Amino acid sequence: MEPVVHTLSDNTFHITGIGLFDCDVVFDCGQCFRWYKESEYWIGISGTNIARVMTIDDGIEIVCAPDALEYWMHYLDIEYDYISARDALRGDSDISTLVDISPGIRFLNQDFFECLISFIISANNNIKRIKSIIDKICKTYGTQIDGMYTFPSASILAQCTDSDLRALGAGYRADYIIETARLYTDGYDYEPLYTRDIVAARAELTFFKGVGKKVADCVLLFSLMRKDAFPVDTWIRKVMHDLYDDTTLSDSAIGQLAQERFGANAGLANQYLFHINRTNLK
DNA sequence: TTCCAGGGTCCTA
DNA sequence: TAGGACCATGGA
Repeated sequence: MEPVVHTLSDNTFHITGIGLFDCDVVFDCGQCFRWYKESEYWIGISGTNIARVMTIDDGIEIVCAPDALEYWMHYLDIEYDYISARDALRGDSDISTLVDISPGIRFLNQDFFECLISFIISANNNIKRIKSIIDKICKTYGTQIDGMYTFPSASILAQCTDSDLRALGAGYRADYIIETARLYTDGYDYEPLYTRDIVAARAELTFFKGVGKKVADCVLLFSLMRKDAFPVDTWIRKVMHDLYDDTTLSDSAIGQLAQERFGANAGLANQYLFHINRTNLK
């Protein structure tokens, strides 16, 4: 089934034929930190584009500038066949029930640099506080557009001092943000990461300061469409230890087991395990 | 007061 | 290569 775009007005579109897109889950499951809900719409900004998104039958309603629709189609990962991916996961006895509990989980293709910095901030942190720190950084160093703030450019963050970012709550991650921004502005090209072997892609990202295997996998999964990535955080570690009845499994071993078991759908399996357990929906 | 959070770095054995 | 101390901060 192919996505179908219905134009309702000059800035309102319905996209159908994509199965369930559960906005309440997609925008609040820990993959992004800057979307908020107002009435029935979720509102977000990426680059200089602003969109309002709402779940409808078999798809979404999106309100945005008409020339930004293609941008948002990519950002919202409309072209990916989640219906087939979910069907594949239903063949796994431990995941099948989770798919039915929350079938509308999907991924976003976020801006690479924003995603990279956001997950550096996520290290040993909680989602509420991550959102707070990113919000302060955007309000301090971003540009205001229609009441919202852009994510600051790498060149702006590269000029910050350690104390600048510590004052916004970044703590010891301030230096990681600055060093990563400086390296990025030197001319980093992330395009090869779309197709590179997952192990090599992960290793390359860990070259950035403050980026380990877990953060690298988050960036690959949440901004570069790498659905074979499997981030291992504290929640996933607990779930996998429980699943395999082995609390001695290392993070590397967990990642290896996930790759072998879920393959190209490892990321989606990861998100089901993370979301269902974190929100205690079992 | 202690533990914990979508962990990473650095040092040591 | 593996394990452990340390790192900021605020909510539970």
